[in-house]
Amino acid sequence: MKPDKQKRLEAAGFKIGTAADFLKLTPAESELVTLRLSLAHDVRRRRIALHFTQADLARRLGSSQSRIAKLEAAEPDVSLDLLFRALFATGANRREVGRVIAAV
Amino acid sequence: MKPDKQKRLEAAGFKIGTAADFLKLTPAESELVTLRLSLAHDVRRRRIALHFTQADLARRLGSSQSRIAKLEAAEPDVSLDLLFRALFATGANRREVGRVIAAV
DNA sequence: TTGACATATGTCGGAATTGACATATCGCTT
DNA sequence: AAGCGATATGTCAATTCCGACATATGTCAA
Repeated sequence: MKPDKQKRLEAAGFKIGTAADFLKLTPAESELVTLRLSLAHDVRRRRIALHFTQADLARRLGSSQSRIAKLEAAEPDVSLDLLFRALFATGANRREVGRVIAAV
Repeated sequence: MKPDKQKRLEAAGFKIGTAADFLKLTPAESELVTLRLSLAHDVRRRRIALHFTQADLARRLGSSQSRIAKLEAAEPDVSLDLLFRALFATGANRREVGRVIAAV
């Protein structure tokens, strides 16, 4: 959210926080949620950079289009295992993945 | 393996390669294997640095001692999800985890 | 608008992963 | 050697995650 919008909302009495704040997550849970979101976002970014459709990536992974859609949406029934396999299937290496994860 | 030992073995006709070479893994599979080994090793390293037993970490994770043993041994029925949850349960943050993964 | 292609959503049976438990083995102190 | 805390190994029923499929929705060009 843009800072000015946040200020306007707070002036109107809204408290702005992260999803983790709202859900009262422990730090460990919060890190995990952020991790999943970062990975999911990066899969989509890399897939599009390759001009792949979700079906293309699914074929390369031995998976299905619907699962890639859920993966990129970071739906809760998608495991980190599948997220990492998807990233590596787009040609990412550990160095690149590590950078995505470490990024604040 | 130390370089000198490798040279001696190669002089004796042995070809030295990684497990990935031997098993004919694709690059993506190879990255995933290395990733799992790195994470597993780091969980143990961090647990010991905290003077935690496997049972201590299990309790903190809501898991069991036997599963932590398997996790640290990187047994194949341990998911990346559990590995990351274990790392975060030792107090690791994304920056530290990213560094472990990116390390070559 | 219609058609074609991409993505999203919902469901399901089967496969993978889980915590729990029992028990074995190790390392160390006495 | 015997006892003890820590770790390893094997098993199992329950839960979670999977690919597959059907189908809805979105996008854009003809």
